[in-house]
Amino acid sequence: MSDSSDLKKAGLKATLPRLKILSMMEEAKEPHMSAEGIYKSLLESGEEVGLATVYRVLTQFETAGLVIRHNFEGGRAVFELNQGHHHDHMVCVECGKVFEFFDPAIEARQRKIAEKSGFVMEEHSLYIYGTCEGMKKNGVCSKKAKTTGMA
Amino acid sequence: MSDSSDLKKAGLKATLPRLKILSMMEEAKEPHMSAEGIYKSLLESGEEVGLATVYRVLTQFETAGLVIRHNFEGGRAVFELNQGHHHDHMVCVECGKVFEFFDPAIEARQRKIAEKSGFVMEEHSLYIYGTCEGMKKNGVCSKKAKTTGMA
DNA sequence: TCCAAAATGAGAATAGTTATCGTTGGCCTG
DNA sequence: CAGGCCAACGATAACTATTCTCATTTTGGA
Repeated sequence: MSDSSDLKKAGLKATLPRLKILSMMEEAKEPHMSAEGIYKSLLESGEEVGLATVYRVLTQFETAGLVIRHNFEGGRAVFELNQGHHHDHMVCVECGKVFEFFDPAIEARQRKIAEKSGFVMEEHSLYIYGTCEGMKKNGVCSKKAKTTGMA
Repeated sequence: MSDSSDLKKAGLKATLPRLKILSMMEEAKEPHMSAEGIYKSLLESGEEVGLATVYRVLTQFETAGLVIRHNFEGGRAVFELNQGHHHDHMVCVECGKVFEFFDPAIEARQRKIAEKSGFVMEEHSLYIYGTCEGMKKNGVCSKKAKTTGMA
């Protein structure tokens, strides 16, 4: 179980649900999880946490800077622990896999563009959507594609 | 009213609702509109088009390449006419205003990054969120804060 | 003009998320 | 270490954006 001082430092009371959610995210193999996914994983581990609480806590974590929320296509939000180092994402539209990358040149250009138009940049989001290597090689990716055969 | 040949060329029957929606988007001063916003604008113009139809038609337009869908933060989707020239967006988190920009260097880097990881890029989305000039100067932007004023 | 196929409109249904509200529990005080 | 305040919790209702269903209407070709 995660240390309660992490929460305290973030200005949040160290409640049981918060600790459970935080440590579950730290231990999960998949770093990008939906609220629903976190909720279900907790249930499977025998941890009783309400779905509303998961949403509430994730929003608090986001505000506190502990996690980062990504709004993927289709209105799905996923969360990942804030590891301190910013990065962007490549998402496979076939299997849903998420790859991370960081490009200093792009970062610099973005700052410059914002600056040039008198914009105070707070954050940015960059997603590259496409099909990952597995798709190219085998016609399918690691997970399952849409079973319909048609794209 | 927009020309029905635009629709025909896109492989879509030239129905009344489609023509109305297309011409409304062409004439609107705000190029980034939500489905709801388009629906309401049509109502105000005395045009009777069902909300479901607006959603359906916008999705068809997107598939046909006539419009581009943007998934902004908070699960809000907005649409804009596809003017042919790709560009990215800066969104003011205070007033909701949307600015467009295009940076060849960023585009090139993205292609390179995808390529390097064996990714076949289909599309990408880049949004810079921040506060626009009006905010810095006057403490408020053109519109009002709080109400996520997206058409 | 006539007809089959496609599109529409109204409203029901769905998914994801947020709000409500009575109950529980963290943690500060003494 | 107990008492109590107030924030946090859980269950569920409500909400928002979008999609689905299906009876009715429209389109475009013969």
